[in-house]
Formats: sequence, C-alpha cells, structure tokens
Amino acid sequence: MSDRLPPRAERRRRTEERILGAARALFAELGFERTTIRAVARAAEVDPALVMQYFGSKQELFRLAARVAPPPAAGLDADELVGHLLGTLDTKIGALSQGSLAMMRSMLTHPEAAAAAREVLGRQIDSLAASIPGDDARLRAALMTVVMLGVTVGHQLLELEELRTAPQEEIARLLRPSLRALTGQEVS
Amino acid sequence: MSDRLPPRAERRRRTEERILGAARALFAELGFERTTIRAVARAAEVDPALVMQYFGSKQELFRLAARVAPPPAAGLDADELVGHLLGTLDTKIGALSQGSLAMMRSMLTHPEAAAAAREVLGRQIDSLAASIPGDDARLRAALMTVVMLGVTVGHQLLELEELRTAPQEEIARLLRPSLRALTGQEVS
DNA sequence: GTCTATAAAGAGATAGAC
DNA sequence: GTCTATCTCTTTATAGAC
Repeated sequence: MSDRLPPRAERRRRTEERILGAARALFAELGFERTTIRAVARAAEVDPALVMQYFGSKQELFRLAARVAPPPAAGLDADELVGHLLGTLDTKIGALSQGSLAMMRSMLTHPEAAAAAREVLGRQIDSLAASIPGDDARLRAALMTVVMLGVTVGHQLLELEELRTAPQEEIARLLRPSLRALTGQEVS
Repeated sequence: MSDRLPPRAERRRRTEERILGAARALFAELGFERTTIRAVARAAEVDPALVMQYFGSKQELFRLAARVAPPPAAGLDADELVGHLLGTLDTKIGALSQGSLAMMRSMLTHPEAAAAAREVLGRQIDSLAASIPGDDARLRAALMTVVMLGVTVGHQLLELEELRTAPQEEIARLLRPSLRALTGQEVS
C-alpha cells in the first residue's frame, strides 16, 4: 500500500468506468439484445472475461449502464413547470445522458428496461401532478409526460429529419403553448 | 381441379393467414428479437419448418406481419385534422392494428422496423403539413405526429397506469387544445 | 407437401492456466 | 488479477426422409 494513488483500486475503478461508458454507448445505440459482451469489451479495450468478472452478467451490466438520474425536485407553478420540461429538451451537445438513452432504447422490448421506464415516468407524473390543480391532474401530468416522451423518441431515437434539423428553441417555442394547454391554465 | 373451393390453395391460404396472425401477436408483444419462429409455429399449431417453407426467413415473416395500413387521405382543415388524429386513439377494442403494434414495438431496436416507422411517420407528417399554413408547417406537423406517437407508446406499449385507466374520450378532451395549439390556429 | 434431424453460427457464462 | 480456451445453450436455416 503506497500512499500515492493506490494503483490497484484506482486502476480497477477506472477500468470499470471505461467498461460502463462503452456499455452505455452501445446499449443506447443498439439496445439490449443486439449489444454483446464481446462488443462492449472490444470498445472498452479489455478482455470479454473481465467484463463478466466485474459485472457478473449482461443483465447486471445493463442495470448499471441504464441507471438514470432522478428528476429534479418539484414545487413549481405551471409556468415554471413547462419551462423546466422544455429545458430538458437539451438537444444541444450531449443530448440526454447516455444512461437515459440506453434505458429508453430498450424500453419497448426488454422487460427490465420497461419496468425502469415506467418507474421513471411515474415519478415524473407524480412530480408534475403535484403542481397541477383539478381532479384530472394526474391524467394531465401523464399526457405532458408522454408528449415529452414522444418528442424525445422522435428526436433522439428515431432521428426524424424534421426534428433533427430544427433548432431546439424553435421546438420549444412551438411546444410551449401545447404543454401550457395541458396544464389547464388559460393562455396568459 | 374440382370446381368447389380447391382444398389445396384454400387450405394453404388459411394456414398462411393463421401463421401471420400468430406472428403479428407475438411480434407485437415481444418484439423482433425475443420472438422465435418456434413460438410462432407453436401458436399457429404448425411445424416450425412449415413457417420457414412458407415465408423463407424470420426477417421476411416480420416484414409481412408488421405491414401497416397507409394513413387515410388528407385535405382537411385544422379542426378536422385534430379530430381525425384524436379518432385514431382507438383505445376501444382492438386498439391499433396488430401490424402497427408489431412495427412500433420493434422500431427502437430493429433497423428494418425503424426504417418502416420513419416512413410511416414521414407520410403522416407530409399529410398533416399539407393542411397547416405557415413556414413552420412541417415542424408543427412533425410535433403533432410525435405527440400522438408518445401517447400511443405510453398507452399501448408501456401501458402507463394513468392512460390505461382513463376513458378514451377524456384523453381526447384534454389533448384537443394541445393539438390545436400546434396547428397554429387561435383557440376558437 | 409435411416433418425429422441436423447443420452452422453466435451468444453468455465458466474453469483453470499464467 | 487477467486472459485463454471451452462449455452449453439457443437460435435460424436446410437437407432429405416419408
């Protein structure tokens, strides 16, 4: 145990992180089924057996790679709400986190990804519903959530030409009144 | 060649149709990768080799099973447009055609399904854009399309609780102003 | 025409050498 | 600790018996 950076643990941590990064990228691009342990290992420049050694199974590797950050806190009014949702359209550089993309890519075909998606979307619905008045707040919140889901799927995963080439602000500008309508507020 | 229903051709046609039906159901539920020729054959009560004999490959079977009806013609005003879109929310009985569901289930993970989805959505965008005025008609049409996509994915494929339990008319009622806003019309 | 048997390929996972 | 080699399983697809 030298008291410089301990090469053992530190190197291991970095290798794990490199593998996870490669896994995120491949899962996000290809989905669970078409991504192989071998391909992840190749991309991370390690031996396939090492991936298994570190993560135990492909399933577990996916579980860690597709982990998604919890949505930011709630307690906003309707205007702030819409602004925040539109802000998540960070088409800009890194787009969505690779982890979220990995989860979304497989959410229609992989049971565990589907469960994760339902949970994340459910939390977003809870969060939005808390800021919307009325009996139908939950349904409105669910619709706002799937509207954003549709835009994200169309843009990031299907890469529809019309959305890919439009500036983010333009999309946000057109979407804002549409989301506002779902909050049940009158047009201000 | 008797001149009653020729048993040969007719029986073959029916068997093909039974296989296609089973394939649609399984592809719609599980997606391309997790659906096996064996499972399709079992569901259709035929021999796996027969499926291959009739359709040549799993790819070709999917191509036929995931064929989707072309969208109905255009030429409507904005109001009719929104009404028509909301009408396609046929949550009622058969939901969407099994073929469309099969295509959508795999659109994020199967290259051919993705291409088919882009084509179908592209045609819908064309159709909608023709009825919307303004320079940004195509972007507006694309947003309307992905909004409906998000609702359908959330409802039919992810089966989000809030959408599953809501009556179709309620969803349509809340969604209408939101879609209207995307057409660029003033609220009437 | 229909099915049995099998070929061929690719995957995840594991045991043991170094 | 890392990798070589392999095991085992499952799949699509095919060839040939009946």
